[in-house]
Amino acid sequence: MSTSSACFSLFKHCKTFTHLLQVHAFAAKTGLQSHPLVAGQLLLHSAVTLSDTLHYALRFFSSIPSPDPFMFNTLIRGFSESQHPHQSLLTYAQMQRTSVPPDSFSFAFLLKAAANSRSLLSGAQVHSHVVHHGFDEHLFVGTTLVSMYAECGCPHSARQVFDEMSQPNLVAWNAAVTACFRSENVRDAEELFARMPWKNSTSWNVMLAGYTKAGELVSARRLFLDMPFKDPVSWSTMIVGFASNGDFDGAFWFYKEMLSEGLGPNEVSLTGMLSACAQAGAFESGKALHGNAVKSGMICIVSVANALLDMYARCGNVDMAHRVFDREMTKKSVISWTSMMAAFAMYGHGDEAIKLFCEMDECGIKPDGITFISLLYACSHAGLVERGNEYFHQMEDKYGIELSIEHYGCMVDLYGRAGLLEEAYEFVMKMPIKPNAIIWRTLLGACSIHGNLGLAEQAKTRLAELDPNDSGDYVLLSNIYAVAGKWKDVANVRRSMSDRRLIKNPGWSSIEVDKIIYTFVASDISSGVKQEAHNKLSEIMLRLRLEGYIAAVSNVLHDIEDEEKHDAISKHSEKLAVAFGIARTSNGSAIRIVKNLRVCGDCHAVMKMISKVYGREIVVRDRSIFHSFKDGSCSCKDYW
DNA sequence: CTAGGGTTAG
Repeated sequence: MSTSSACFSLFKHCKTFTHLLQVHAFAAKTGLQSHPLVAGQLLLHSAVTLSDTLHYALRFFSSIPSPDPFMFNTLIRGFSESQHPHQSLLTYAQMQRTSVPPDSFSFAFLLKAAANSRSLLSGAQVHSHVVHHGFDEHLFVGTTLVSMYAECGCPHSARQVFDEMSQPNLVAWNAAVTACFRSENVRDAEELFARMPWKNSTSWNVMLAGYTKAGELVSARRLFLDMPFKDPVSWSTMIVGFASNGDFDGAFWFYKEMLSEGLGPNEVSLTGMLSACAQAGAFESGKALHGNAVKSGMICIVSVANALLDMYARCGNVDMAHRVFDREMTKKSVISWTSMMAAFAMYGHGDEAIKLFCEMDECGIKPDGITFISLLYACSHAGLVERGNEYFHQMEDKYGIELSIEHYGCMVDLYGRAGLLEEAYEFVMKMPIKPNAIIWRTLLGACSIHGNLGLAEQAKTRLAELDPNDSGDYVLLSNIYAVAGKWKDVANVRRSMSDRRLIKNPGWSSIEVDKIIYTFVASDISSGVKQEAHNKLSEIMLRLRLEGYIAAVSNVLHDIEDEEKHDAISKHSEKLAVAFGIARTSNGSAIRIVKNLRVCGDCHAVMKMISKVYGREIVVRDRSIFHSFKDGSCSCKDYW
């Protein structure tokens, strides 16, 4: 074996940057680093295989007197997968200046760079170079062109490139189908799928993934059942697809079905199931999956451990989430740190979240935009206005992270929640991006917490222009009027709601008992289980009234008679779920509930009383935070 | 020595 091929295989086994440095040092000492093959491998590993070592590749590249096409391609590829895909084009420009001829690989990577930066302009530019260099008939390049145009939001060009391909193979057909789904053109995807000259299981999986991403679960299930051969990806796609659409029962069904077919979970289906449990608040089922992950060794996979952490956090067990973070993660990614921060934030432990952020900083982990959303959210829920303000300004100055509309939204929430409504409004007026509906909705929410009618009306005016059909906004506004006792205005809001045929987003609450999830909707007594919950609730409310409870009647939508108001709020889904939990679980055990909307003020008061009168800890996850009710008070300190 | 289509956490 020659020394250069020995060096070659040494690179192949490089797993860490330190290892790479050692091999590089060896290559330098023996003079092999000037060998094109060796230099190429060094570049490949630093620019592509290892992460966060692109700077090293770049420095080495600039020391090479005349790089060959492989080296240029590798650098273009490295940039295309980096945070700055645009740099690929600059490398290509350098390639042209030094008269190194581009090949099909160069164009494939350049198109990938355009796709990753969602830049139609550079994509089209590269396309013209593809044609100029005569690669437009190349199968790989053509397929990448189809994907690029789809990613860049140009479905017509994607389709045109595909239609002009003289001999599209299976991969090209699959790419064309995916392109249709990307532009939400489900019918075209179906038409292409029907016309495909051959199909293997990947083609079916493309359809399954497309259907689930379009929310067409019925079509996905039907096609899945019709599939001649289901591979592990097919099962994972169904589980993840149903879980991400909030259909937990569906995800569980496919999971059980998969197991009964003799197929074990892989890391993707396991992650999907953990996410289903997280959303549903299925603590017991999630814990069982934890055991599974440990036994199979999949706990070592970062994505699995992250999903596990998130599951515990969303199932109301921040301590277990922290345990996973501290003891079970050999590797931590930005997502691990961010998830843990988000977990602390959800429980109102703003200080813990901030402490974690500082620790992360010291470990040299670079936060990204989503890390800051969690951090600002933590400050907001802990009422740390100054701290949040500081971090907001550091984002660009210190960390070089681009501010997005979500970050501005966090700031509006930060000010608004703290009752600084004027500051919040001023902030909105001064922000450099045009405020969207979510910004105004956040402000409206703050007005609802602090009872500011004038500003609420202004926010509603903006919302009427930006997103007039969100039923939640009408409900918020009518509640603000109701609190102020302005029943005429409540009636007006209600009328405009019905004129637009808007229906109040139905609130539901779920509770897990013996690994079964029971979901309750207000005023629904269609099943025996629900009747049971209603009966228990009546009994509880009677006892609470004896203890001095008076309903907060302003928390209902309209100006109905007082007695009816009592009736409407007494049947809120979270109350039914708690009643069911008290009926079905043993004395003294904690009751965990998930609610899709925010907890209303009356339910909040009732939960506090139940926790005291019945001696139960009640953990309620609403759409944004956790409430832990214990002995008559709540962890949110009535700040939510 | 490199590439195109399907499933993965915040």
